[in-house]
Amino acid sequence: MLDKTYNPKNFEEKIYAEWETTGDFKPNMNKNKEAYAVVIPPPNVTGVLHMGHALNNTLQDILIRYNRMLGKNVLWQPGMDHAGIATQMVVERNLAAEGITRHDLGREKFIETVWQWKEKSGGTICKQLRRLGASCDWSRTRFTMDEGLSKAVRKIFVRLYKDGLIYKAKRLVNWDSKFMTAVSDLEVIQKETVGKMYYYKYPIKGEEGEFVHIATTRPETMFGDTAVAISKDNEKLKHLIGKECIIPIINRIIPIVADDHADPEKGTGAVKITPAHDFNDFEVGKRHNLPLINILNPDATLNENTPFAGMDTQTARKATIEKLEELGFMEKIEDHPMVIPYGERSNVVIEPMLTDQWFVDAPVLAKEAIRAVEDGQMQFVSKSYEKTYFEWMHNIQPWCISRQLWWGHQMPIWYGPDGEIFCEENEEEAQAAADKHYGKKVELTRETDVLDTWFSSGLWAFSTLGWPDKSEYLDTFYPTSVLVTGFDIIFFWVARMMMMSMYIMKKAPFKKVYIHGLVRDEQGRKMSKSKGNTVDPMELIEKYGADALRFFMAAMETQGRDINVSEARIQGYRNFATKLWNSARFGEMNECLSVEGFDETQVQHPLNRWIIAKVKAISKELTENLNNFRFSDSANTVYQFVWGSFCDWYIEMIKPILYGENEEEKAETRATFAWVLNRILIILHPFMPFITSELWKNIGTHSQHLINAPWPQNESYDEKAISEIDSVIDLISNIRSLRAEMDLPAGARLKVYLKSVNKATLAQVERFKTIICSLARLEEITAYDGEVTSDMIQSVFREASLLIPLKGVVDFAAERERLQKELVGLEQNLASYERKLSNPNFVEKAPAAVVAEERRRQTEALENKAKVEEALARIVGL
RNA sequence: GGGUGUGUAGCUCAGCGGUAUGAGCACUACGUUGACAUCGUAGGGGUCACAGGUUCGAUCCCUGUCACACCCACCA
Repeated sequence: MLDKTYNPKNFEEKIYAEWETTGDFKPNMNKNKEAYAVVIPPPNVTGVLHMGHALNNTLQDILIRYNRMLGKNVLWQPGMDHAGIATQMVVERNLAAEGITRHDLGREKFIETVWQWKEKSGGTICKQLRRLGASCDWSRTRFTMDEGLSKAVRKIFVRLYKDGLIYKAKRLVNWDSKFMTAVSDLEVIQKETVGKMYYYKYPIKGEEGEFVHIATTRPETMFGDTAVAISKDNEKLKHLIGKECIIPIINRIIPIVADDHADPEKGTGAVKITPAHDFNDFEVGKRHNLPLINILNPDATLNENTPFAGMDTQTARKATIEKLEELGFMEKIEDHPMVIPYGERSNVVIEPMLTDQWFVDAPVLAKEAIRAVEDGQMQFVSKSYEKTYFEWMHNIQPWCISRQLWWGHQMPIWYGPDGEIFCEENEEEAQAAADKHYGKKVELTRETDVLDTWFSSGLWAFSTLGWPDKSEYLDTFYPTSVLVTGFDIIFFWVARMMMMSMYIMKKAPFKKVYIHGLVRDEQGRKMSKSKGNTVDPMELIEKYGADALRFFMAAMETQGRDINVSEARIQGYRNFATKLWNSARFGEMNECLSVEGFDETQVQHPLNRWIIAKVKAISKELTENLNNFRFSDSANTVYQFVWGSFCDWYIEMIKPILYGENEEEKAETRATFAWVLNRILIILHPFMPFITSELWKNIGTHSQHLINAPWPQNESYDEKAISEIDSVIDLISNIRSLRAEMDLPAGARLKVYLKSVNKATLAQVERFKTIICSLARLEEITAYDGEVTSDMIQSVFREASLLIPLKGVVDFAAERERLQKELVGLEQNLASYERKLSNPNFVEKAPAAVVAEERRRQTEALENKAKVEEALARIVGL
C-alpha cells in the first residue's frame, strides 16, 4: 500500500542504497552494445555540493540513465580533484587553529596530514551526489593524486619534456604573495577599482632644472625602474630621447629610450620602465636590453634593493610619496579608475614577479586541439561556444604549470650537482640517467615545485580509464561520449583536456561537450558566499525531495542560458511528484496495477486507445528531445502529459467505466491504466529516479529494475485514436467555458442541445455521451435539429463548429451583441485570408501545407460565419 | 578597446519566417464531485525593447539605436 501522501524523505535514501547494492550503476560490459561514457567533472576534494554541481550532475544523470535504459553499455566515471591551492588552504587553516604552520611540520609530514584530512573529511560531496541520485559507478572512483593517476601525470610530463613541450624559464609570472606561488593567467581576477594616478618628475642628468615628467599608479616601483620610455613620434618630448635621468631618493641614473609603448596621448607621454614588475615593461626591457631589478620579496614586501625594505607595497607607496614631496619632485595626484589583478583563491593583489618557472608550450599543443573541433571530431553544444574556444586557443599563452606549493604532483625533475636537469618517471631512472651523464655516481636533488592542479585534471578523460596501462575500460569507453560542464570552465579544463588528450591519445577526449549556464539567485544575481545569497541544494532536497530539485534543473536548462533559482518552481515540481504519487494511489484503489497478459496494441475502448497512442507519441517526442540535449523541452513534454493528459483527462474520463458495470471494459481499462502508468515511470525515470523507482517497486510485479527497464524505441502509434478523443476534450472544454461565460452555477444540471452540420461530429457526440455529460456536468446532451424557440439562447463555437442552445437562460440582447462581435471578428479574419489567398506570391512561394492550412481556416471561418448569421437571424426574429 | 549573449504576460523565463490555443508562479471568480487543496474548473493579462531593411508575410532573418549581463585584453 502506498502512503497517503508523497513523502520523499521516506524512501529516497533507501532507494539509493538499493541501487548501490544491486550494482545497477556498473556498466554491463556487453560487447554487442554501444558504449556510452561520461566522466564527471571532478569536484574538489574540499568541496560541498552547490547549486552548480546540482545542475551539472542532474544533467549528466539524466543522460546516463536515459542511455542505460536504451540498453547501452554505460559508464559514468566519478572522482575527485586534489585541488592544490584550495586543499592546502583548508588544511593550513585547520593547522592554524592549533597554532602550527606547515613549516613547523615540514613538507613530508604536512602532506601526510593532508592525506589524513582527505580520508577523514574529504569527499563529503560524493555523499551529497548520492543524495541527488547520481548514478555513478562509485566502485571506480578516482582521485587525481591516486597512484594510477600520478603515474599518468609523471609519464606525460616526461614525454612532454622530452618532446621539448615543457621547459623551464625565467619569466615574469603572476605571483600570489599569500600562497607564495606562481599562478596561471586564468587564476587571476581583474577587479575594477578607483586608484590614484601619481605625477612626479625625474631630473635630467647634467641639465639643471630640466625634468622628465612621469605618471604612474605605482610610485613604489620606481626603485625598480631601469629606463624611461618616450615615443619617437612624440614631438614635444622626443628631444629627451638618448639623455639620462636620475631616479630621485636613490639617485640611480637610467637612460631615456625611444619606444612606442609610450603613447604620446596617455599620461605625460613618458613612461617609467620597471621590467621586473610589469608585463609591458618587461617587453620594453627586452627590446632595449635593460637590466631587471627585482624589488619585491616573495611575500610582496619591498626588498633591500629599495630604501623601504620590509614594508608592504601600500606602506611603501605612502613612504615614497612623502619622500618625493619632501624632495619637491611630486607634482599632483589624481583619482584614476583602474583594474587591479587579484588571486582567485587568495584574494590578494597579484604581482608580476621575475622567477624561474616551468611552462607548457600551449601554443603548440593548441594546434591539434583546434583542429579536433574544426573537423568536428569534438562538438560543442551549443555550437556558439566554438567561437569562445577558438578565440582563446588561437591567442593562448605558454601555460605556467609550476606551483610553489606542497600539496600536488611533485614534478619528476631532478637536478645534478651542476644544475643539469634530469626528467624521468622516477628517481631510479633519473639517477641512472644522471650517472650515465656524469660517468659516475652523483647526488641528485629533486625539484620541489608541484604541478598546477589542472595539469592532472587535463588527463582526466583517459587517466581515470586506466591509461597508461592497457585496460578494457580505456578500449571500451575512450573517447567518452559527452562532457557536461559549465562555460566558466571551458578554458581551465575543456581546453586543457583537449590539448592533453590530442597529444597523448590522438583522439579528442569526448565527442561532445554540453555547456550549461550558471545557477543564479532568484533575482538573477551571481551567487556568492560574500553576498550571502547562496542557496544550499541539500536544504532544497530536504524540503522538496531530490526529484523536485532535479526536475527543476532539467526544466530550466536551455542549452547554456543561466538559470535563476525559483523556490516556487521547485515547489511546483514537488507538487507534480505528489500528483503522480496520487495517480498511482488512484490506480491502486481501483485495482489498476496488473498488466499481466495485456497487449496494448489490442485495446478496444477509444479512451484506452487514446491514452496508449498519446503516451507513445510523447515517448517519441521525449526521445528526440533527449537526443538533442533539449532538457527543458524534455521535462516539459513529460510534465504536460502526466499532469494534463493522464491525470486531468484520462483518469477523469475512465471513472464512469471503473465505477460502471461493464466488466470487460473495466478490465481492459484497468490494465491500460497500469500499462500507461508503467510507461510514465519509465520515461520519467531519468528525471525523477526516486519516486519512479519507489512506485515501480510498489505497484505491479516487475522482472527487472526500473533503472534497466527498456526505453521505448521506434514505436508506431495510432494517430486517429489521438485526434478522436482530443476533439471530445475540445468539446468538453468548450462547453465548460460556455458555462462559465454565461455565469451558470457550476452545480446547475443542464440539458444541452447540439446542432451540427457535421454528421461525424454528431455521431461522435452520441458515442461519447456519457463521458461528455460526466465531465461537462450535463444532465443530457442531444443532437438537435429543429427551430430555435424563444426559451433557448444560442451560442457559437468556433472550434467545435457547433451551435449550442442552452435551455433556461434568456438574455437575447447580450447574446445578440456577442454574436455581432463574433461576426465582425470573423469578417476581419475572412478578409485577411482572402487577401493572402488572392496573392499569387503567397500561393506560389509559401509551403503547400501553409497554404492548405490557410484555405482550411478560410473554409472554417466561412462555415462559422454562416452559422453565426443564421443564429443572429433567429435571435433578431425573437 | 575586442567579443558574446539578452530585451516576449505582474515576476522568472520558453518558443517560432505563416493569426502568440506559450509555461510556471502570481492574480480574479467559482468549486471540498469517492487519487490529489501539495487539488479542480473557468478567466483576466503581451502593439514579442526601439527604428529602418529583406520578404507575399517578420516577434523570429539583416542593419542601426538604446538598455542590461557576461567574457577577454589593457589603460604608464
